[in-house]
Formats: sequence, C-alpha cells, structure tokens
Amino acid sequence: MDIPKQYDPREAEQHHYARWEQEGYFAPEINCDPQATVFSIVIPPPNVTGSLHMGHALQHTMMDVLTRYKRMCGFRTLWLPGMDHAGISTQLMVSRELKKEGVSRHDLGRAKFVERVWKWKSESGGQITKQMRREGASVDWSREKFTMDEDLSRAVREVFVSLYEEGLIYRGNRIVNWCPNDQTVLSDLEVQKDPQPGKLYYLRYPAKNGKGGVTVATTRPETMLGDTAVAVNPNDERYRNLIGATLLLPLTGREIPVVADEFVDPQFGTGAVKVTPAHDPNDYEMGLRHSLAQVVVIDPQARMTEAAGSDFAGLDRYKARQKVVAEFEELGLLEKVDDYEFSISKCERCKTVIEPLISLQWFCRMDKLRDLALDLMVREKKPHFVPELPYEKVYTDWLENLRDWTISRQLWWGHQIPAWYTKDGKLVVACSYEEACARAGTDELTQDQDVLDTWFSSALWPFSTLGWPEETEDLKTFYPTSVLVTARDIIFLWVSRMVMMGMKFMGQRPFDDVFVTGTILDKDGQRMSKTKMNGVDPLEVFDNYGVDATRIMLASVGSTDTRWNEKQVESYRNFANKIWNAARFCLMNSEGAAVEPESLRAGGQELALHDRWILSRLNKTTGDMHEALSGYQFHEAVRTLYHFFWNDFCDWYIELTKTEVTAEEATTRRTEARTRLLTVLEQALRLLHPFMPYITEELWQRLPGADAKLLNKTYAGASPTIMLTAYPLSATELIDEEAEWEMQAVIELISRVRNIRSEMNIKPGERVPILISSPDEKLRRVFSASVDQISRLARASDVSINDQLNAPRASARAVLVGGAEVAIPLEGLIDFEQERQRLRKEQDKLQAEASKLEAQLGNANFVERAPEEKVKEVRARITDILQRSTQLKQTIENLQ
RNA sequence: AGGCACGUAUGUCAAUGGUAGACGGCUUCCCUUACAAGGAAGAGGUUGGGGGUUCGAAUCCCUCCGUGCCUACCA
Repeated sequence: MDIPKQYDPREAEQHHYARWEQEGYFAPEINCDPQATVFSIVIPPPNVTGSLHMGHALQHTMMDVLTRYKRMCGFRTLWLPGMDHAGISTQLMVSRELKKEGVSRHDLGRAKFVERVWKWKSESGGQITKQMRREGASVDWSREKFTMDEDLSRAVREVFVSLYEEGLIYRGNRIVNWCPNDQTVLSDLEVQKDPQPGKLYYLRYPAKNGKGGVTVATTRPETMLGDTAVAVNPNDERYRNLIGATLLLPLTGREIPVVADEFVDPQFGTGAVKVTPAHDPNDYEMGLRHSLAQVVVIDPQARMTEAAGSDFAGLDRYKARQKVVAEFEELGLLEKVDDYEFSISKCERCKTVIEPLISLQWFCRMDKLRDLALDLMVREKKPHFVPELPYEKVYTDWLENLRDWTISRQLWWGHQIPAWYTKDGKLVVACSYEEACARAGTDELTQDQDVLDTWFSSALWPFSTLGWPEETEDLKTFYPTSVLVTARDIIFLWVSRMVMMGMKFMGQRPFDDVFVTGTILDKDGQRMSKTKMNGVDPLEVFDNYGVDATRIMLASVGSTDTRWNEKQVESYRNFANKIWNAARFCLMNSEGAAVEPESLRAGGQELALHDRWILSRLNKTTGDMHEALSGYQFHEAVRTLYHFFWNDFCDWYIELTKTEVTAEEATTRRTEARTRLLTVLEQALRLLHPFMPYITEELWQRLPGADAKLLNKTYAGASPTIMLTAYPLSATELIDEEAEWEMQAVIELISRVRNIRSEMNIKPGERVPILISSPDEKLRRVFSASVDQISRLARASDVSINDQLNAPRASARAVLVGGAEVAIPLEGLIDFEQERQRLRKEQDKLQAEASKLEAQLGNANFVERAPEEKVKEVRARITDILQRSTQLKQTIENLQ
C-alpha cells in the first residue's frame, strides 16, 4: 500500500477545501430536510485591511468546530463571513499609498478618493478571506458580506433615519475626543489610556484687587490661555472667602471668577482648579453649570488659535506649553513643578495624544437603547455569556453607565451621513437624496460631509447581513443567530451594540449565546501586538505543523488566556501523525473488509472482550463529545478525543486485535475483525472531523466502504465527504461497564508484567513464562479468554492460570485487583534483596493510601454525614487495598 | 483609586466540595513490519503563605504576598 509513513499536511490541505467550497457543502441549502433545526453564526467581521492573526485563528477554529459539528448533527447550518470597512485604517492606508505617489487625498477630491479605496479593496483588500480558506473555515462564501455593500449601506441609512426621527440621534456641539493626526472625532471606546510620567505645574493667578490670589495645579499649562474660571470646593475652608472674587489671568489680562463646585477635590493639588471649558471634559461640564465662556485656544491641528493671544497663535500645543511655563517663571508666578505620573488619552490607532475639543458632531442617545439590552438580560437572561463569570456582570455594569455615542467621523471612507442641508441651513434627514429633496422642496441640498463610525454598521451585522430591511427568507430563517464567538475586548465596542440594535430593529436578541475566547499571549505572557512585534503568524504555524494540528491546539485553549507554546502544536502534529499511522495500519490490513456501521450494532456476547471494551469506550467518548461541545467545553472535547484515539484505540485496541487482523489466512474471523477495526476508526475520524477537517477527510476518502451510504440522511445526494456524514450518536446499549472492568483487569495484568520486566532488566525481546492466579473463577475466565493478547503484549513464552500461585521462590511477583497475583520465575536472574525492596516500595504506597482511607472511615462524622455512596466507595477501595497489601506482605515474607 | 481574575509537577495548562491529571521536558530500555513525529517502564506535588467553614477544601470564606486585566478619575 502506497501510504507514506509520515503525514504530510500540505498534501491534504491542497485539494479538499476547493472541493467542499465548489460543491456548496458550506451553504445551508445543502441540507434538504425541510424540518431541520437551524444553527447560525455570523463572523465577527475582520477589517478589510487586516490579515490573519492568532486571535482570528483561535476564534475561527471555535466557530468552525461548532459549525461543522452542528452540520454533521443534521442542522441547517450557516456560518456567514464578511468584513468591515475599517474607516480610519483603510483611509490611512490608501492615503499613505497616495503620498508615495506625491498626491494627497485633497488633491484627488472625495469622489475620486473613494473610488481609489474601492480599487485598493478589489486589488489587495481582504487578504484574510484567502487565509480563512487555508484555515478550513466552513463559511458560506456565497453569502459573504462587506459593510460598505449597497444592501448593508441601505440598512445603515434606514437605521440612522429611524433613530433620528425618534430623537435617538441628534447633532450638537459637545466636547469630544479629537485626534489631531487623523483629523477626526473618536468615540470614548476608541481612546486608549496610557499611564505616562509627566509634570504637575503650580501656577499662580493673582487677584484683581492685588490682594493675594490662587495657585492652581495643572498638567497642561498651555490650556490656561483658555481658562474662564477657577473652581474651589464650597466646603473648603481655605478658599471660602475667595468664592466670587475676580482673578487676573496672567498672559491674557482676562478677568475670571472664582466659582464654587462640588466636583473639586480639596485633597488634590492646591484644592483650586483652573477651568478650561473648551478643552477639558470635566471643565466643559463645570462650564455649563456656571455659565462660563468657552474660549477655544487650540485648533483641530493642535495648534494655538488667535484667541490664545498673538504671542501664541500658530504654536504647536507642546511648544506653547514650554512658552507658557517660561513666561510664568519670568513673571515669578510659577510656584513649583512636581514630577507626576498620570494616564493620558491616545488615539487607539495612531497613538497621537487626543485633544478634547468642542465640536459639532452627531451623537446617538444610549439611554433607551441601553434599557432594551438590560431588559433582555433581566427578562430572558440573554445573551448567555460563556463563561458567565465575569462577562455577564462586566456587560451589564458597562451598559448601566453608558454615555452617548459619538457616531460621526470626519472621514471620506464610510457611510456618509444621510443628512442634507438647504442653502439656508435647514437640516433634512432621509434615506436618499431624492427623498430629502422631496421633503425639503428643493434639490439644492448639500449632504453632510461626515461618515458614520464603522461600528455603527457593525452593530447591525447580525441582521443587515441577512437582508434587513427586506424581510428575506434568510432573515426569517437565521435570525436570531445561535452563538457569537469573540474576544473579550470587543464586548462593549461590538457585542453590546449588536444587542441594542438587534432589540431595537428586530425586536429580538441577535444571538442566544456569546462565547468569549481567551487570549493567546506570547511566551512571556505579553499580549501579542504589531507594535511589539511579538506576534506569532498563524500562517507560519500552519506551514510548520499543519492546519489541523494548529486548530486542535487552539481549540484546546478554551476560554482562558494561554501563553503561546510551540511545543504544544508540535505534540498535536505528532497526534496527527499518530492518526495517520493508525489509519495506515488499518488500511494495510483492510483487504476483504469495509466500513460497516451495522457490524458494531450486532455486538453482544459473541464479541471478544476487547471488542466489547472498545465499543464501550467509543460510545462513552461519543457521549462525552456531545456533552462537551454543547457546553462550549472545547478543551474537554479535545482531551476526550486525544485520550480515546491515542490511549484506547492505538495503545490498546489495535494491539489487542492485531493478531486477528494481521492473520495470514483470509478467514471470516479476520474479515470481521478488520471490519470492526475500520468501522471504529471511521467513527473516530468523524468525532475528530470538526477539529481536524483535512486529515480526517483525507483518510476517510481512502477507507473502503466510506461512501454515500454513510452520509447524514439530510445530505442525501451529496458526493461522499466526511463533513456531511452524521456525527456519531452515543449508542448507550453498547456501553458495557462489565467489559470495561474486565479489560481494566487485563490491562493491569499486562502493565504489571511490563513493570517487572523493566525493573528486573529483562530484555524487551525476551519471552518469559507468566504465572497468574486468582481465587475468583470469573477473573480466571477473563484472563483465559485473553491469553493470546496477554501473551503477545506481555511477551510471554507461556501463560498459566490457576486458583493458586504455584511459583518458584525465585520469582518476581505483583499483586493485582480482586486478589489475583502474577509471578515471573527468574531462576538465576533474580536478586532477592532487590526484589524485596521493589515490593516494599509498592507496599509502602499501599500502606500510605490505606491509612489515609482508614482515617477517613475512623472519623465517625464522615460515616454519619457523608453521602452513603461515598462511604461505600471508600469501603470498597480500602477492601481492595488491604487485600493487596496483605498479599504483598505475605509475598515479601516468603522471600525471606 | 475601585472592580475582577489568576497563582497547581521543571514548562504550558486541566480537575460539578469527594482517589490532584494531561501534554511537553527529564531518567532507563527498545529502530518489536502502523507510527522514533514511535513503543515500554519510571521519577517528579505540603495545589503561593497563613487562618477559617466543612465529615471532607486546589475548589467556599477571610487575610497577606505575587501577577495580570478592566472601569473611572487624576485638575
């Protein structure tokens, strides 16, 4: 048989995906059962500028595992892919390209620029969709969406107009987060706070009447040029008599009042605060409370304005800071400068320090929308977060403290706000220009220049991608979606907004569950980031270890943070190789046999112990898989599979059945053994498929009998593929506790013999006689029935089974379950002292455990209060241990 | 500042209040015709420290130490 000894992932990764995609296996239409239950996921849309990183790979793995699992279970399954238009980053990227050509976007003009972005998108955007194909993601590409598509844009306009008409969107002058580099406003969530060492400057403002004055502390001295008051706490004794006084603002000659405001913390700084309503969010609020003037001294480029005085106008904000400080020093008004660490707001994308500015922007009122989301949680406990702790609380706490959302952006790339202005400044909001004209009674309208925050369109994703506002079949079928899989850092930015918009426009939750994945950190426990250059490229990992190995490794991470450890992927690569070789063995010995699910059902007493045992293990494993996956316990699922395949199937079952399977003579018995082996393997491959789609498909295709009859009946008519077979169901009637107990006894026997052989330095190839005894007749029968296997796996020359152990004194011995014993005669080879020591060590272990259990049983409270079942369990264990211990003691004495 | 996590074998991580496990690494032996990316056997733990609740604690509570994350404010 021409199967290589080593698994080459590349081979398998090359052709299967294209076939799956072309045949339409990812589309829900492949399911021809009209009654099928629906399972749907929308992808958290990656940026059109983005390329695959570890976080995507992790989330995509989880989503694909769920999708493939549900599909195999017969659900009508949709995993809908797509991207968002990433307003700022895309605009920056294209602007940078233009700059290389010596052109600015303003040279080009808005329309040409937007055209250019589309061109960029079609040529080099969306790298990630190719990479997702490599990942094996079973998304329905025929439904791929982009937030700037015409239908999704229409949804955005509809939502905007509707919210505006209801008064939930308004336009107004507010203090906002302004990025002087990107020249746009940002929402609170797009601002990142970084702790940073800085200075605290103490500036003295003299009183107008020449008597005294006030010292204020500030980290931003340049803003003093825009001060319109100084505030003190009304309860602060030190300043009580100053309230209402007038100060002379240095460098400007402006007269400003001292006002009283509870906001001021008397403990901080001097207890007196300079108030700059135009350039600080808190001062802005205070300014409103005290009707203070707003003097704008910093412009959108972060340069000082004319209002800052002719000495300062045009200066950069940091230059102005130096100049202000220098001049205060010269005037003797700089009291002191302290080192001071504080956190500073930066633009999340370009890291430029944010300038709070008063600006005319569009806002979305959050109070009513927020209540929709909170009500949903109270009434239906949806969405259900997994893990529930701490995310449910994080989510609701955040909603409760929500502030209005700045939704306009000063960009060209994005959804232009559907608002128009007449010549005399009248505002018309409508879904289209035509409608706006009709409403305004004129066609001389100018559209608002701003676009909407990218997250505004992302918030509509679960229904806009399904066709809303049209009442499409897809919308009816797939909304609400089943689960959202995402990283925790966008619970606020995205998840909460989807819930609010979903409730508002669909009247229903957008998804039942939210599975929050952990984070893959670098090997030192740091977050992977572009700036730190510590990211691990998933594509490289795919190249080195294979997609399947990477996927199952990522699935094993679950929802806790994990440090990246290449060795782990390596061990899953080895696992893939193990699967490959196990299948290789089965195929090399498959002549005359084929996969036959019925062969496992025929079960019963005529089957050998190891067959009953593997069927029991297989069906328990299957049940465990359903349980793990239904609770999003990916880690548990992976462990279950790994253990079953490697330990149960490879280490024991294949070895136990090897003699039958590799028999020279083509007997019925051989064929049946081969059939069972192939069939168990086939089911194991199905169990593995959602995690390791490529290797399982590759091997499945080669199995004799792996054909259309194995397809899930909902996929009748499809050409054979493992991805459309039925995920195995646990046949509980094949779970056989007796077989498991008996097999365990055989395994223990073999292991004890191997242990003796190893410790007594018996050569691996050398065959030795084995004497077994058991007072229990049933156990003797079990051993007798497995004598071939015992002989083979323990490398015995001869096996004898009796009710009593008739071994020569010069034997190595071990005590087994149920009073059974095993001995290997080692005349001339055995060192009696060494053997006694070996047995004493064993005895010590038993003794330690026995005394622990005895103490437990000796405690009257335990016997009284613990559940009866537990007490019985402990009694059973101690009986076994004491029996072994007694026998061992006897054995040791006999050696004296 | 407040809130929330986490601390388990040398490493990375598991373990509904009921026998602390897996993988990697390590030691010894073996290229035994599925697999050396393998097989067999083994060593390795006062579950961060201290206290408490409980018949019983890695798990629940308190406290200390250490490490992360989030939210708000920081004039």
